[in-house]
Amino acid sequence: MSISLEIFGDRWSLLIIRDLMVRGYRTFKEFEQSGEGIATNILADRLKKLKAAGIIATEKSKSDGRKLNYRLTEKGIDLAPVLLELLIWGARHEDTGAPCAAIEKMASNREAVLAEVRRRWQERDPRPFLPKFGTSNGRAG
Amino acid sequence: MSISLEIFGDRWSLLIIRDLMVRGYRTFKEFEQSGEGIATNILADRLKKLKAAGIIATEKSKSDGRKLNYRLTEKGIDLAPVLLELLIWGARHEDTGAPCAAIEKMASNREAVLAEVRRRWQERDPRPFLPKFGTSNGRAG
DNA sequence: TCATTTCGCTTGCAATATGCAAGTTAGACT
DNA sequence: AGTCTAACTTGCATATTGCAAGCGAAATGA
Repeated sequence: MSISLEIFGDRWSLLIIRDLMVRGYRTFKEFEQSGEGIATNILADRLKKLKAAGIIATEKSKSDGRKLNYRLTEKGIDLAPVLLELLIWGARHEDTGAPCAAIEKMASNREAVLAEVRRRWQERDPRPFLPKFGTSNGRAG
Repeated sequence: MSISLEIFGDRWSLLIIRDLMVRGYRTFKEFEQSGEGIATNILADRLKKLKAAGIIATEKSKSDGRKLNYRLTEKGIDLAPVLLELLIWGARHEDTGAPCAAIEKMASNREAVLAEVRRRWQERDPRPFLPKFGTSNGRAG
């Protein structure tokens, strides 16, 4: 487990993975403007490290040559259970701004939720699975 | 979720929680000597922050007045599913040194494993639930 | 075509966090 | 009383982070 924490044992990596997984983010710009307030140099660094760890991969956008699309690998999407448990824990124990009832529903439908997340990943379904649960401080979800 | 990562979004906090949860660690000294190589000032800082976040609590040892026993709170033990999923992910995708067969067994017995972990916490069963899966670099498990 | 904008970064630098070694205090142990 | 041990704290060098600005290539607009 400590080797895992060397990969995403920081404040940003798991947020990037979550944004890829359930918010439908694809590009550098989207992460940058996600409201979490990550600095661009750190973002670039984390994307590089996640790629080196085989958790995400890149492909050039066909419609816009400037854009790089980031995407979770299989190894990356396999983090879905971790993220889901973290989401549930946060909703139960922290004031996340997320609607607890909705999260509890997910908690009692774990397998279905995970199956749906994976299905969307496989089919490249671009719709966000979760909204941003916006709070005033913009850090929930 | 990002508020959760402000609490344990670093390399050490989740390891401390894991050591409390499944390795039966109780004291400062035990964490310090766990082989992960955490510096004492950082350890003190993380214990303070985890306590402030309500994830761990302290009580003075009755047998030895110098010792402080650290213990997970209910909020802390509720992180068990997160840790379990992380353990499973690591065993599947990283070279952790943990015996994959044993971990896969846990993966298919999720609820029983979690119930047992919680039971031991409630009953203050001091036996470690997991061994240290020692590898040469001493960072697996 | 040529200026302007957008995208995905990189650079410089100040602030913060981390790691290492040594020191301190209170409570055992002999 | 003297030594030892547990749980920290302190000082300081190094590493990581955050902030603002800049940069090159590709797109967009006139």
